[in-house]
Amino acid sequence: MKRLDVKSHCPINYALECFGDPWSLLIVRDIVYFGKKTYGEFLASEERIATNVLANRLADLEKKGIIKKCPCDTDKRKDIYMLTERGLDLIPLLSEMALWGAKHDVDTDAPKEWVETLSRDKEHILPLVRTTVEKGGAVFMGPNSVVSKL
Amino acid sequence: MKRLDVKSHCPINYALECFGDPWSLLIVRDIVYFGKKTYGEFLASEERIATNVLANRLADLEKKGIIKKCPCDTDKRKDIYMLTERGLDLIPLLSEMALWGAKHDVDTDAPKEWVETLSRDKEHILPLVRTTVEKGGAVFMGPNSVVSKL
DNA sequence: CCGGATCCGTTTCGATACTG
DNA sequence: CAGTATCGAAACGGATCCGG
Repeated sequence: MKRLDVKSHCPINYALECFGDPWSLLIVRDIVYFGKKTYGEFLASEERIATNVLANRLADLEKKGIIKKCPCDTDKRKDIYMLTERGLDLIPLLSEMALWGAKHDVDTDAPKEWVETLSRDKEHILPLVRTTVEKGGAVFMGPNSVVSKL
Repeated sequence: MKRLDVKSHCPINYALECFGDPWSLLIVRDIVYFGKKTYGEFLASEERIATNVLANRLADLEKKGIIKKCPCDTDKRKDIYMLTERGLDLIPLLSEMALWGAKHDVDTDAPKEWVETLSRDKEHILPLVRTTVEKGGAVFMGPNSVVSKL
């Protein structure tokens, strides 16, 4: 994206450069909200990302230092993708996207309780999300999901 | 973007649907941070958006209820684009993008003072940004800029 | 002049098929 | 299962033209 090679002093530009495409944030979403970790799991998302596009975006995100790829220790064929520190720092941004969507998407079916809790108590919830995701958990899915602890 | 026509219960999807392209958020950024208001001002951005692309995105954003177009009262030839309530509600999201970028973009030149103040005191700054933008001001530019009031 | 609309060459993107 | 190759579709950039 050479568009933003021009330097400008607006601080949001770097985020735009990283996420001004439809797919990159989708992968981060899958990790944070649904605990997905492997190529195959990302591929199974509802949005039907194409195989080459997924491979591209995973490589991009890794190159940008947002995710890291580690060999899976239980299954040698698989790779595990996890958020780096830089990726974990995106959680507040994802949360604001979620709150905005929950408020303005007319036919949202976001869990009301989650949205209300999040907007009321960010200081408490965001660190909880972060530690959960760090350990391989997710917001909505799994036995250690954030929503199950509310 | 039919990709997200599939309904899913993840609350960030709507924001992704609205802003998963390189240009839409750029226009909102120009309004919030630089106080731009007219077609010509948006066109003059560093990123050199093409005329047809800009016209498309302005129409899209208006259709989504994020901006509204009003005739300019001082110059009958021009139109003024302003954020709607829905658009103003994007300010927290933009702020998180800014904070993330300021932290992780290696060669950012974001105003350090602004970033620190924002991260320390969101509860105070975000409403200030909102009222400023509502009145036609901006974060960085103009006599009533937010940074001039810190 | 300002705000677009239209056309067109080029690039990028993405769906599918295929491979190690 | 994790990707690559191919190829058609879509988006983009740039120039130009037009109405007010």
